[in-house]
Amino acid sequence: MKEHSTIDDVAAMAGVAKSTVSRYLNGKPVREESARRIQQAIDHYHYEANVFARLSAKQSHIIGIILPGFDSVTTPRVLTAIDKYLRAKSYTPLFINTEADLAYEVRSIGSLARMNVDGIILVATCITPAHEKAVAAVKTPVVFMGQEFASGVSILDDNLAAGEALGRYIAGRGLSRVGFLWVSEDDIAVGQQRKEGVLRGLQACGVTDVRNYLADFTYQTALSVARNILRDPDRPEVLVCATDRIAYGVYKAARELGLRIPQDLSVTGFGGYETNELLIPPLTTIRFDAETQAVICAETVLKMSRGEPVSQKQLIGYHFLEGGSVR
Amino acid sequence: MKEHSTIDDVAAMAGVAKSTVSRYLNGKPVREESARRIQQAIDHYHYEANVFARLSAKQSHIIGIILPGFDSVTTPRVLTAIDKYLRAKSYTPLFINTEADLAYEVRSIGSLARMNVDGIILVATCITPAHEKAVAAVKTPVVFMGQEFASGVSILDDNLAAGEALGRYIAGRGLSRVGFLWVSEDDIAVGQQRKEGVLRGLQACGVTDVRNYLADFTYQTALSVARNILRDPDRPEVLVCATDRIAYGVYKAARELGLRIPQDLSVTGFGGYETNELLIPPLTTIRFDAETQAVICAETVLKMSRGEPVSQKQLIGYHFLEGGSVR
DNA sequence: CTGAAAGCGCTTACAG
DNA sequence: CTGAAAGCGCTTACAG
Repeated sequence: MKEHSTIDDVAAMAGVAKSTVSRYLNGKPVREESARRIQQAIDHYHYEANVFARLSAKQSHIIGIILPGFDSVTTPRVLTAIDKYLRAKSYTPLFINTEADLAYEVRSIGSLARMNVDGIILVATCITPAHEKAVAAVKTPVVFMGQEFASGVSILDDNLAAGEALGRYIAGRGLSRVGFLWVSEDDIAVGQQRKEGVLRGLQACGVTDVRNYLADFTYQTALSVARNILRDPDRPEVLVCATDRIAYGVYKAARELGLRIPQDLSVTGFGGYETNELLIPPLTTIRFDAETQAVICAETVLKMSRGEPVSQKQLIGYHFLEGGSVR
Repeated sequence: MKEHSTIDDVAAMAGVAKSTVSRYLNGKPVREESARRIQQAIDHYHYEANVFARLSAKQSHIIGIILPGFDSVTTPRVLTAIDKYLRAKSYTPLFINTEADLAYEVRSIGSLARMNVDGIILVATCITPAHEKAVAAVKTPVVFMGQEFASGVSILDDNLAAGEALGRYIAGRGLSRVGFLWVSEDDIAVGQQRKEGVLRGLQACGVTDVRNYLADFTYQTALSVARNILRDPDRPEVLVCATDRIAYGVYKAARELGLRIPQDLSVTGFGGYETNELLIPPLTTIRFDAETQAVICAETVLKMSRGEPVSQKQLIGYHFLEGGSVR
């Protein structure tokens, strides 16, 4: 005896051809009497179709999601939201973790296309010409999340607007000596646009004394860079950090050196992590709505798979969260 | 022209049968000359096999991972480690997110088996009779992670030993009025065994004044329960929390009420989250090695899929992290 | 509305 | 070592 029942078992029990069962499963018209018998057989066998056996189907009902890692503050929220949305539409999500390996990311586009997925969501950190080539080479729709994809569809945080709001706020508090604790410009969305936004906001209010410090996305690097910055008596009045995590490094370094936030040093972040409320004082930061972004990505990729028109570029709004970390 | 090259294209170009290509791909003996020509064709087409087309293969080289959600402190670390291990062995991980829906969890065991996966790792929160039935009904090996599975293979934290160590430490600091801020006993590993361990440690040192308070895994609940506890002047000297997140709630409530940690109140956690170093004072807690657990799970399920013998139960060690939250 | 047949891309005995 | 054929579980034109 086979371990699992197949469409043949159901067909045999219902007394119809398996093609009829297939039609029934896919919501195509079937005589009422057949439907009844098929459903009976399905119930009897606890039958459920093997999603991966639809090799010759036009639609696989599978969406591939390429991500640079599971380990970040927003990724789990994004994945949860995408997963939920897709399952509600009876699509199966297929996650590919690239561990931020760009070459693997590019290859995954091809692999997923070959697996006949109906669409791909790529959570991007950096879009290279190789990405563009890979996307152009497949007919599978691809949406980029988090970074702008010039020759295709992308859904991203409105970093420019959010940064500008933050820049105006900082200037509005009378702070004029500003330090940017930022990530590399390789990251367009965060490394360039987010910073550009803050700069615009500052400049609009006449603040031009700006210094730049390079960090990366890790807490450790932020901590050690912050230590150096803060030891300098001529340090900036406010450290604008590219992410909350970087701001955490500043908090720690400030504490080590006996500097009080915000009296001796102001700090801001980007992220709006839940853990912020544990900080003393709470961090002033910008929060992007990851869930909305995720849902829009999923929605958009499904639309594309049906050939419906979609916007080239969609921007997700932000929330300004005023903590107590700016004097 | 087809969009993707298939095994037929490669076979044609190499001038061999596709069965020969298949053998080559699967590392079975092939004449050197054939191998050379096949590899050439593969390179030419950038061919890569479609993992999901191996419907009639004995081994699919796919491992299913059933998890209750992406959103927890340890899950991303666990997923990253499993993913990495499996890919290194050229297995494809297939993640099923159940959002803690036990019925869906049970059904997923069947779905994955039907998809012909070589093994299943189930990140468990609660094992029901339905789980046991589902596992018994499939020949696919299943390992449970995080909860003990009496009738099968499980890999879990050594909560009993870790709890005991913490209990002895607390008693050793001279604290005698203890409060447990815990989660429901529905969770055997955390709700029962972890607490049992602490109790043993305390009792071994003569501490018996113990009160119990019920919370859950969320920060919000912990916060509101902690507020009530701490308002009582007759409150415990130390709050032993089932997780770090719960301890965070206590920190917050203590701050609101003007209680100093550890002078006015001692607190401990379980978890060893990275964010702990931001707390003032750092939290005294127990850390389990999620990466080790993940790797052992993956290793074990692969062994089982090869029919090799494995232990029924494997316990992961712990690290005691002394912070400054115990007087 | 339905069945027989061919096909999706791969693997697996079975001869040779 | 290799090829022709059958098969995995499903879907899809194509007749009827």
